[in-house]
Amino acid sequence: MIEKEIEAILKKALDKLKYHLDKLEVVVSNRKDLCDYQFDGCFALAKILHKSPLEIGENIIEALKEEKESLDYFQEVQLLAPGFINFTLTNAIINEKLNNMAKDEKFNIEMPEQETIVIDYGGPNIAKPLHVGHLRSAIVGESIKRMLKYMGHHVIADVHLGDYGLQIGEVIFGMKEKNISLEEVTLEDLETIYPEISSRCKEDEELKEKCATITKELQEENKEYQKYYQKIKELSSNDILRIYNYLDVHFDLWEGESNAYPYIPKLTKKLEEKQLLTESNGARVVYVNEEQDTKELPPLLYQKQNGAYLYGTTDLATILERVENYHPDRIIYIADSRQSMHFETFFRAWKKLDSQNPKLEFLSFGTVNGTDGKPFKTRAGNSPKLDSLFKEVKTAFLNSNTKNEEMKENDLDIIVNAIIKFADLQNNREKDYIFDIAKFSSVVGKTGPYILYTYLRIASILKKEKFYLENLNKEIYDNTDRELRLKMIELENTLKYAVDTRLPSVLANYLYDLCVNMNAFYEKNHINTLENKEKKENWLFLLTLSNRMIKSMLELLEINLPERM
RNA sequence: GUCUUGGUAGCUCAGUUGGAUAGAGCGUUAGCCUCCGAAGCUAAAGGGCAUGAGUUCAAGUCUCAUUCAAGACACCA
Repeated sequence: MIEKEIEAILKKALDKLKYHLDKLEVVVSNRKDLCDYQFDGCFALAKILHKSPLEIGENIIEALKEEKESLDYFQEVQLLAPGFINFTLTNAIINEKLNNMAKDEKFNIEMPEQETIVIDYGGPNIAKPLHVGHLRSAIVGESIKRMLKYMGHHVIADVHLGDYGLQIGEVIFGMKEKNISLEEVTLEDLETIYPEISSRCKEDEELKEKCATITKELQEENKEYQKYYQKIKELSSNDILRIYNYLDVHFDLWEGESNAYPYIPKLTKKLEEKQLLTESNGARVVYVNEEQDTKELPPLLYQKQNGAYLYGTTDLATILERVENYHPDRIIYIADSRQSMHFETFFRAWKKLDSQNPKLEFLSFGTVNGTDGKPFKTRAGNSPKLDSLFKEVKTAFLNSNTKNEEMKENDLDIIVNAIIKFADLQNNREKDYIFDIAKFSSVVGKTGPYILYTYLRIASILKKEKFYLENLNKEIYDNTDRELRLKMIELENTLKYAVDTRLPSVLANYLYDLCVNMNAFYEKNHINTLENKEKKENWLFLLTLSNRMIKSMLELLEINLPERM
């Protein structure tokens, strides 16, 4: 990484001066008009050494001149008040970076130490249709999964269905009440039964109790209820699978709460051995408060008064199952930020059982709100189903240009995906955001189609022209060219940051910036009419590489490329 | 009530862990197709980052208070 290399040179200079900094950091310049990379450490040194930052800066610049790599790396090193050291790179070093990137399938990015990671996202409940609230977990999770895989980790994705909780008891009750047989039941039945019974349960304690008993008996493997359960699960998961396929979201495991049940006895035994289970109001709980706590954290509810288990229990038991089957170093959960307290409690409960392994990580995402700032709802009061979202986006895209009607169905679906995903992924994962269908249907500006369009128009140049260059020469030909090349060498740092922070938005925004640079270059320079063969070949080399980058990074954002648009 | 987030241009959002002149898109205004794909490009107007205090050489970024908004707070997930 270029930053690390500059830091190494700087370190040598500082060592000679006997200057020491705990955090020696060179970063991309925020004043591109002044330099390419900057070093702000003079201020920190000034404090330690009780000298002025400018004096220190001058010393550093003098010392840098004596480092022989300086000539290779820096076209200019400048000290600017009040104490910034500004580096402008030589064309040679920029091009060397790009040559190295071009030679490697993964752009010469340094890979971290490999871990085995289980990533748990999606998390739909069976018997409820997928609505817009399920979009983020799927899209964000898939992207994080792909980034981790790209960085060489062994990643196992689990959809982790909510398939053994109270909602199943409610649906079974509803089916029986309405005399809907197992042979005849349809997906539509499930989708109407659940909301009805669920809302009736909120009013009617007795009914709720009945459903809770069914749930408990199901968990105890009541034969009849098991049959219902199997049927509900089959119908529902097929539909969930269909939608995830449309989104190009894929899981290695289709497990759920139900898979954790065989591990509950073992879990109970472990908890009992450590004396972590406590009786409280007829239920069994695990207290998770710690000494240094300033706030009260409710205990993890392990087993209800009626004997049924809850999601805290299955979440713990699932860890046992995963440890046994996959030996993960780390488990990553991706869920709505409203569940953060649940995760805190159950992480603590796990810590009390086994303080070290695997590492548990909760990644929250914000709620999807409507234009009124409240959770997204249709007029009927429900969250809109994902199917209707896809349809709406597709219609909007078709209406945006009459030529679009001639597009292949497959390309249309790719574009619908690009629109939705890029609109979602460019937002910071942790914040709530406003879902505006107008924005999600837009095809101009900072959108998925912009990225696809950039790729395709460059690709159409590359199709017409050939080049035989193995390496870029030492030239950079103009401003748009230089800015593009500098943006390209930022890839490694950006991707690393995106992965470390688990923020696909970092990557999405970088990709957009890269495309802006490519478009500026494209408008200014007309490659096909170029007489200068050397220049032409260098530029074709450059564009081939940048298009490869777009393609790879789009894959990490789970966006595919259409043949044409 | 306690706790957790968040408040950045008219709207929707970035802002790499404290640095030099706060960035985009949409919308508005003015330009650019006899030239590789105008779903594009160029330029202009438009915030001083909810408010107030503090820490620091340096604060949108850290601390505290106030305010507004959303959310969570044991037998749903």
